[in-house]
Amino acid sequence: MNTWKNEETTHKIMTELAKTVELFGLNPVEARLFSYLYLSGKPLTLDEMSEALGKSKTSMSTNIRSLSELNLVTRVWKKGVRKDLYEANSPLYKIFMDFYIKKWMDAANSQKKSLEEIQRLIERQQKKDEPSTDSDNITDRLKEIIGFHKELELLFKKAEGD
Amino acid sequence: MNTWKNEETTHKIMTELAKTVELFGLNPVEARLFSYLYLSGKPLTLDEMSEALGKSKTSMSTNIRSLSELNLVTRVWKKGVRKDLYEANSPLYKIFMDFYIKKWMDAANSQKKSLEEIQRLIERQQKKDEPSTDSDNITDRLKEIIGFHKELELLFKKAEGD
DNA sequence: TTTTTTGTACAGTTTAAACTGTACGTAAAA
DNA sequence: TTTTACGTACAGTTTAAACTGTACAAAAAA
Repeated sequence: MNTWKNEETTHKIMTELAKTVELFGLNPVEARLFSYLYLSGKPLTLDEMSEALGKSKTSMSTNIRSLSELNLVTRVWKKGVRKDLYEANSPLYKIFMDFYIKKWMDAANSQKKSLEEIQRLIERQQKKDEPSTDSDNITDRLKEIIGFHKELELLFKKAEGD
Repeated sequence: MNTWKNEETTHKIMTELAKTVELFGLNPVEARLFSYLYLSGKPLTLDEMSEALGKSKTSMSTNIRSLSELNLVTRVWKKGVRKDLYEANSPLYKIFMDFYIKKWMDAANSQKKSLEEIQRLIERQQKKDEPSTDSDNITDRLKEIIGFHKELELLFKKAEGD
C-alpha cells in the first residue's frame, strides 16, 4: 500500500498546476480546488474537498460555485449519493481558453464601447467650441487607446479559432 | 478655457483604460497610474502623479517602480529639473504584449519543468515497486497537465511572432 | 561648508479580502 | 409525519494587502 506516496505526489502536482491556473485570474483556493479535483479524476463531495484542502466546507461551497460559473467544473449526479458531487471539466486547454477568451473579449469590448462613446462626446463638443490644441492631444491618445482595444480583440479572436 | 473639461475627460478615459490594464495583472493603482501617465503624453513628477491620483507620494514611488520593472514606463531626464520624471512607454499593444507574454512563458515553463521532474521521480519509483493501477491514474493526468503547459507555450510563442 | 530638496525605507494604521462557525431552509430518510 | 443530513446565507473574526506619515540618506543649492 503506497497511498501516502500518491497523496504526496498528488499534492505536489496540485501545487504546480495551481500556479498556472492562478495566471488565468483565479484566486489561490479556486486554483488549488480545481487542480485537486482534476487530479482526482472523479466527482468529489464538499466534505472530501474540505478534508483534502484543509479548508471549511463553506469555503468549498463558495469556491466551487465560482468554478462552476466559469464552466471549469460540473455538478454531477450519482444514484444513491445524497451529497453534491463535482468534477473537473476537460480537456484543460479547451476549458481554460474558452473561459479566458470570453473574459477578455467581454472586457475589451465593453471598454472599447465606453471609449467610443467618450469619443463621440468630444466630437460633438468640438463642433461648438473652436478646436483647441490641448484637446487634440487627448483625441489622438484616445484614438490610439481604441486601436489598442481593437488589436486585443483581434488577438483573442485569432486564438479562439485555435 | 476649458481645462476642467479636459481633466474630466482625461479622468473618464483613464478609468476605462485602467480596467483593461488591470486584466494584465496590474493592481488598480498601477493601472490608473500607467493610464494617467499615458494620457498625459509627457513625463511627470511623483508630486504631479500624487496630486492627480490623490494618493501619497510613497504610493507613487512604489507603484512607479513596479511599472518600471515591467518596462511599461521609463525614467526620463530633463535638464534643469531636479525631480524624477517618468513617462509611459508605447505603443500600447507592443509593450503590454512583451510583458505579458514573458510573464506567461516564464511561469508556464517553470511549472512545466517542475512537473517533468515529478514525472521522472515517479518513473524511477515504478521501476522498484510493481506498477499500481492507482498511480497509473496519476501519471496519465500528469501527462495531460504537462501537455497543457506545452500548448500554452505554443500559444504564446505564436502570439509573440505577431 | 551648511541648508534645502527629493526619493524611499520602515512602522503603524486603515481597508479589504479570506475564512469559519452557527443557524436555518430544504430535501431525503425513517 | 418526524427526524436527519446537507448546502449555504450571514455575521463575526482573522489575515493580508494597501496606504500613509515620519525619518533619514543622498544629492543639489546656497
